[in-house]
Amino acid sequence: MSKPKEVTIYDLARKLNVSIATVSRALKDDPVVSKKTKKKIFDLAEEMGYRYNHFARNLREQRTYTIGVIVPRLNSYFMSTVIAGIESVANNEGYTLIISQSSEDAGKEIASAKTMFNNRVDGMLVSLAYDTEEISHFDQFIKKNIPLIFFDRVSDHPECTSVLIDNRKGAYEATSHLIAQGCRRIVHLTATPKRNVYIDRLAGYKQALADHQIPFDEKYVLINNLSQEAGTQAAAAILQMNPLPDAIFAANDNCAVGCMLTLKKAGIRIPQDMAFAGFNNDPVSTVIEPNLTTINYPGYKMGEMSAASLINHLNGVNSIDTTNTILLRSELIIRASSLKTKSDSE
Amino acid sequence: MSKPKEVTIYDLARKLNVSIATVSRALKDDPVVSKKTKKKIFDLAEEMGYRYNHFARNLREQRTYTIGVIVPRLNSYFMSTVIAGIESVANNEGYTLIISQSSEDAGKEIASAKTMFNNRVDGMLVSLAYDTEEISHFDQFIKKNIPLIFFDRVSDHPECTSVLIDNRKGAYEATSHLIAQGCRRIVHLTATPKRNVYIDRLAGYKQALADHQIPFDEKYVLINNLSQEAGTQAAAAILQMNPLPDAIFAANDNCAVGCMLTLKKAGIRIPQDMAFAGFNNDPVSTVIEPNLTTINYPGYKMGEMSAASLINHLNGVNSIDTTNTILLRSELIIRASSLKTKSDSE
DNA sequence: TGCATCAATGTAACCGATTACATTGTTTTT
DNA sequence: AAAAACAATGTAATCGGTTACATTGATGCA
Repeated sequence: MSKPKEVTIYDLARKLNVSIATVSRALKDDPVVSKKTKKKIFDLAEEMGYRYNHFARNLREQRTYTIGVIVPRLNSYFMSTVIAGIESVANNEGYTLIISQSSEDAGKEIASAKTMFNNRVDGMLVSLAYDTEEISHFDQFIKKNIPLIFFDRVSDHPECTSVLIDNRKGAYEATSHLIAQGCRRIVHLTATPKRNVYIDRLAGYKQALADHQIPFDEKYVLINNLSQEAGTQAAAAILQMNPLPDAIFAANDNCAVGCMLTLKKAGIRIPQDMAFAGFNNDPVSTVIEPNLTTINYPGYKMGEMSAASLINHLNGVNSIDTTNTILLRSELIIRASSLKTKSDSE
Repeated sequence: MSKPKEVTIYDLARKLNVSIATVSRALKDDPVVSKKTKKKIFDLAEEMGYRYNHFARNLREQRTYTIGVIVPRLNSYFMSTVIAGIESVANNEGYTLIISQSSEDAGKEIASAKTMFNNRVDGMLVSLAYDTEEISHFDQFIKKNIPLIFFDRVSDHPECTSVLIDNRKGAYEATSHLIAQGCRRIVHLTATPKRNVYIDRLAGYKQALADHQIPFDEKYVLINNLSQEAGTQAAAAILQMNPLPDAIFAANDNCAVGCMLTLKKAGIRIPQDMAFAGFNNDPVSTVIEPNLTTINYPGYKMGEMSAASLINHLNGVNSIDTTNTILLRSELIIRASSLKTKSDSE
């Protein structure tokens, strides 16, 4: 009773006096089956409440129609937007997702990779954890020819496509903008330089300084985990500097916000005393006062692109091998937190 | 070459001169197999890189070990936290998730339900969209004895367990707190009264008014979609009121924040002119100035509880039928936005 | 009329597990 | 010593599709 038996192609075949092969072909709209037969079969399937059994197909085809997704965290605005993009494409194409979060921990990332491997995903979409040092845990996929695409937090692997933005350029623009506002002592808040996004943003920052004849000072680079809490702690360190910096460029908005709040409490006026820029265009950037200047980049689209190029590859439509990197556009959004010139702080 | 053949229990059995039945039993640690044989089998499986094939099992067992999850949106802090909780339990128990978002649209919710049904999920976890009027699209699950659990945005269905907080109590506490601060003209921002959460929060609001001999005024209830943008628009409406209200209680933090920002720009002092309370304890509530008083409730735990009770039911451990509602604890967090008495607005 | 061609359908092996039931060999009981 | 009980393992059917290859009957063409 708890298992009312399912209708199968055998049941349909029996009722219509045709073979299961014909039913199977009809259901996938194979042109070799006559229109008349197809219609009979479709109608009966509908009537009897037939449900396709993916497992039988997967078992036979040796595919799972499943994509593994590993992200650092689910509960960030950016990541959940990316996932929404992935989901829409995958759903449309009949793929199922297994989503897992590493919580920024290499160990969990390794464990997740193993789980996904054992679940026989057809392909992988990965954004790396903060502290992942090496990526040999993905070799098992490469060896089995399971395509792997990195997005946002990527790793330069010869076999893998990456979907990301030009982080260096974004950081360059943000820093240049701060310089254009008259800032010279610019602190950069970022995470450990293991991930491309932080390496590149740092490089963009340095490049902007160099191009404007501002000497780079190691002391102005503060490394933390970019949480809001870490921003608070960074603020304390910043207040110890002498002279005080005149701008802060944080590698994400959360950290910028934590830092700003604390500095404001300490009596620093923003942007007059210190200008601020972040990265990501998190919704919080329009809540903080003054609103935060930041780099906007398209999470939803990044998810769509990643999923689409993976699935194209799986379907053999479009060889991934030709495109090794997909760059999406990013843009500087200037808000009050960095506008020293006309300081209408809202 | 793109498909290096997989190792199966047949390969293991052949190499060790035992039957596949023994291998199958050994791999699931069946006590009927001798320790010695088990060890041989485990070792060889490891050595040959054997991977368990879920599809063969699922086909045979007529289960999918898959749980369907439908949420209104993925990119809210609360929901992604809930999903993280669901994911941790499901992962642990060997279940896979299919996650889909309705984008607050009943049509998409219906489509998702159909997809999940056709994917033969073993069970469902659902949080309803804003505009879902009736839930007959879930009848197909009930009919097939597929357990269905609602969380947060629930529906009172005799066959389904619900996991949620006492929204009425939360709203009652928030409103009572505002009253205790001396407020009498309290606006309530909420969504259409189709979802329990908004009905109950409104009821709690009314109850608090009644218990303090404050007449309820229909005009003070503003209905919108609770986005930040909607909060902005609500602020405009509020500014037209005469006399101005002296407090705002919003049914979520986002909307509260949008409203606060706009009112502040219009010169309203918070909390002196208007006190504020929200709902959810979204991270944004500690970014807005003054920090937002709100109701905190445990998203991660809600996810864990929902998943655990679904899986227990699937495993026959613990009949869901006995518990029809699981209530989680919520708490009022008082912050500067509502503290009129000692108005140290930070 | 006879043969090639083709459209439509059928046959049966296969994918890799699970498990009821059968079989074997060993130990215990009487 | 024979029977009963039991531990360990084996046999074979089953889950529901896919698809290479085979078959059937109709049509085209010389």
